[in-house]
Amino acid sequence: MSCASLYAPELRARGFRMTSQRKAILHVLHHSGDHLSPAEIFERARREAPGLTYPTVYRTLEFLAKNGLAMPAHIVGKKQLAYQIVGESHHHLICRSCGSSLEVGLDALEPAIRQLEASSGYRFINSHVTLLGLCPKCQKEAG
Amino acid sequence: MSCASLYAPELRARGFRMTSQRKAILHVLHHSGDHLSPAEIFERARREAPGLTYPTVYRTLEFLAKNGLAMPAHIVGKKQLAYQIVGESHHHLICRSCGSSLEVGLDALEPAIRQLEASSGYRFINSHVTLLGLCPKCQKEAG
DNA sequence: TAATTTATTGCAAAAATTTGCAATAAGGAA
DNA sequence: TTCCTTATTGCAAATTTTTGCAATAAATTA
Repeated sequence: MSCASLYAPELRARGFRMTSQRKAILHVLHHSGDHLSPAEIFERARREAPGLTYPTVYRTLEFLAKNGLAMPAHIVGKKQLAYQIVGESHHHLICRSCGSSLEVGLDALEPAIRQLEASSGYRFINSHVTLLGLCPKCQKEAG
Repeated sequence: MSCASLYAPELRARGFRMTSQRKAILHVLHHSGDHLSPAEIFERARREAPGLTYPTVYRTLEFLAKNGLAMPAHIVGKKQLAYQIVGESHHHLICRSCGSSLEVGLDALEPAIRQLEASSGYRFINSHVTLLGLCPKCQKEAG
């Protein structure tokens, strides 16, 4: 039984279908856990779903994002938009000069989000935070 | 004197040049204050810099992002990456079903960022937060 | 001001992403 | 299981974004 079956009931309940292409893409995202570009996702998912095409990859990623199963992130310095499975919130601190990045915890955000759910009426809020700064090394080089 | 001259010294100090194209694009971003797509930026900036081309728009936006003058944001539901001048941090709460969005304050984040500057050694940290949820209307429709 | 250096631009072509539409296949009903 | 409905896919073409390179022009020096 594939890990994708974890997601199937949620999709079906909303009237969507679990296809071999979606299974393959979810499988790749789920097991990587990291940010992956559409090209990386295409290459890996194609092993399980041979006929897979690029339009399907792009459409599936947008679909997963709309349904809260994946999160898109524009990583400064990389050209392509990258996607990541939604699990725990991952927050990134990125150097805008050299592009090096650091995974950071922002537990401070959690209470604020709960409060926001209460005040805004929105629910199931996922957060994606990108922090841009200058890393110590690049501060020195910049003088 | 154009608003772009506000940014010129900072660029020159780092060995970059203030060109008519950059002036035009900064002017557009500065006065809009909002997220704009490359196409919108191209159209508006072209009025002031007639020879402006698309490659220049894309390169300039990436350049501004790398240098902390603009922030890119992938707005779910929109196809294109959008850019916004860096001023106060703007944070967005977006409905992943209908795409409607809300500007939210996250002052709660500020202390955490200051603390992060201290612990990580990174400096000049700008934040960009995207929160995805379901708006009240779409919660009803989803049952 | 004129000359020099090189960051930046425009052009043309390449690559990535999106779209329309007919064909396919998932999931429910018979 | 077989049939039916329609969400989803693949294909081909359109559009958007990126890249290489020669030409241009910003800023510094003489």
